[in-house]
Amino acid sequence: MKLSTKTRYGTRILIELALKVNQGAISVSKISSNQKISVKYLEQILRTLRQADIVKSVRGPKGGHLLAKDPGKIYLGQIVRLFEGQTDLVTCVSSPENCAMAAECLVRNAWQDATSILYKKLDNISIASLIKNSDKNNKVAACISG
Amino acid sequence: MKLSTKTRYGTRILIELALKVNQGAISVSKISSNQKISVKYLEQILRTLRQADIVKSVRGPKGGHLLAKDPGKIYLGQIVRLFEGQTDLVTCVSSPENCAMAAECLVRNAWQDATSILYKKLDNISIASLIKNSDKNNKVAACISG
DNA sequence: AACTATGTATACTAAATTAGTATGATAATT
DNA sequence: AATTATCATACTAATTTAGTATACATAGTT
Repeated sequence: MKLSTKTRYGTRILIELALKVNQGAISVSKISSNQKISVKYLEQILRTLRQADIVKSVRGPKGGHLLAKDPGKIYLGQIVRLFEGQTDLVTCVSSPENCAMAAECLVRNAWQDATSILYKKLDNISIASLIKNSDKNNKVAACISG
Repeated sequence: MKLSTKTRYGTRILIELALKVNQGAISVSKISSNQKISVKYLEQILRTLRQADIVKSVRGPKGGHLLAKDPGKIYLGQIVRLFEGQTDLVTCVSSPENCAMAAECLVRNAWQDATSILYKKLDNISIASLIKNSDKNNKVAACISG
């Protein structure tokens, strides 16, 4: 029940890109040193984000990554689904023949309800709103810099 | 983001015990064959449930396990917390010195909000309510029998 | 055209977690 | 005392997550 590093790193990356939205493409190596994430691992995460059209990339010298959409339209729900994969929980509901124990399915229905409430909340929190909150609390400068 | 087998098995066990609440102690071997869970693994799960005072046990011949409390007062939230351990998510909020990146903490605050919504829901679903729903839908008999 | 700084893709390895097994004890009933 | 059950700990196996390595593609610069 805890978030994977990919989800957490992915979110941090998006926050960094959102803060630097008017600085053009940000290189992987810069993000790597700012976020203390290895270049190669970062590339994997960025690829996932790019394939989901959350981020776009520019190749060659002076290349890098930038947001593909308004940070007000990127929601934690999307990021979590992207990296955690919600499908596992659904299979039992959509295809009950996999479920030897109907009693367990009942619990899964309940779990499903709870999950949808969780995602409803996450789908309401945008990257932009996180940044706005950080402005209020003076929390950004010390961390994402460079 | 998916539930461990211990959480799922634990819930199934509690449902079985709730359904047989007037049949005295149910032996591990019976639960094992009904639920298709190995005796030894089951014992671990039952020990956790017993230490949390959700279940009580009777030793010796004719011994077994029974609910230690009203199935209407056993909630999924408690079971999930017991087996998943929610603490990991909280440490960063309660002790910010562990958190090198304040930006991530911001996200964790948001995650925390979402988590509390999830548990609020789970804390509202009792074992008794699951059984009531199963009665309505004729879902029990085929699965938890014997 | 060659060079170099960048991103892209896949395959592999290591660490951590989860799931399950094995062994041996303890307690209570008959 | 024998039997039938739970209790506790240690170990092993499988899976997942996290991270590394290698090779390649692209675009700008000289």
